[in-house]
Amino acid sequence: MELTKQTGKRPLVILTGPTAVGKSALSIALAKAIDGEIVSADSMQVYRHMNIGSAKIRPEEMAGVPHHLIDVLEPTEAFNVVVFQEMAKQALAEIYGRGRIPILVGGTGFYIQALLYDIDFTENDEDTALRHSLEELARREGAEALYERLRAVDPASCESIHAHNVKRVIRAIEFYEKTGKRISEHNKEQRENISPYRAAYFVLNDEREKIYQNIDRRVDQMLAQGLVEEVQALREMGCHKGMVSMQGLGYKEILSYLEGEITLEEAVYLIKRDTRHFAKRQLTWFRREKEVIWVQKNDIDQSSQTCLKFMQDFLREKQIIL
RNA sequence: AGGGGCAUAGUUCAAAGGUAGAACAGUGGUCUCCAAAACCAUCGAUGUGGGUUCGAUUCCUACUGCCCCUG
Repeated sequence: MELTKQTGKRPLVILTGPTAVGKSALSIALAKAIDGEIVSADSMQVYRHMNIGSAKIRPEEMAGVPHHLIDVLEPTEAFNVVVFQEMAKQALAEIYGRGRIPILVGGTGFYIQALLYDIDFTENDEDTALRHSLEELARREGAEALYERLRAVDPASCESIHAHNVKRVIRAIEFYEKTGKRISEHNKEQRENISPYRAAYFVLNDEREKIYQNIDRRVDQMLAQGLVEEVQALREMGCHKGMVSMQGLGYKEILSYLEGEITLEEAVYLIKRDTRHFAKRQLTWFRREKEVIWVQKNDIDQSSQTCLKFMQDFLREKQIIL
């Protein structure tokens, strides 16, 4: 315990969990309790004008708790883990400067990992020309041909990447071409990173069935709140399917509807289904992360009070907060 | 009530007198710059009772349920 304090690591509280489990509400209570500021780890809430579909917390719900990385990009701008990492580090520096505690809240496990273990992505910039030419190769000659190309330079990567997963095969080839190093080796190194933070990684969870019910209900609410109109407005702003922002759940499907490709009923079905799949994948991710602290929601008692107390006790006991 | 039709996986559909395929859902997993993305794996069914037959889930029959038409 003393040791962690002496290492001089800074505190970082993480609150995540599958979509629609109730992270936002709990995060506000937690921030108030420990005098924290919230940093969003969410790949869609960074975008302005995307409020309903991204289930973004409304200003009045923030209850005076400062939020970072929400509404900071236009939907036309690209966002990815590297941008996230930079912006999040910046936000943390500011929060520490104020002597407060950052609480990372959001459902994008990959982003959380990137920040928590300070994973190094900076060895090369993305090279869109190279990516496009590799995509072209996959289209013309097939995924297998692309895969063979990877095998030639980095056979170890072929062990862990499936041939059909063109996106990641491309990234692995790209990494080698740009750096002369194998991504399999790079990843192996990065996996050994020790977090520079004195962190508590809370994962809020609930019964699967309840999460799914929440998702269905929330999607219906989004429609009632005007999701279609929101997407229509984005469309009029020039947003289209190719954009990262328009790959968000609820956005791509409504866009298809507005373009006459599917009915509204089909769009709603797809949003619900794909959001369920997403929640499931999130859980798979968190299960695999080491050192996570599961916070089980239990609706028999007044859940948020119980969860809050559990987290506070944990933070004090482990001296994350002093 | 009378006539007709249909009963196959959670759902929508295949197939066949010799032990049933798929899609979607569900479940598990991968993930180190598109991650709300991309990808992999897997569970699971012939409504019930008789009969014909070497053998039926398939043919016959009764029952049950659902749908359509008539009244």
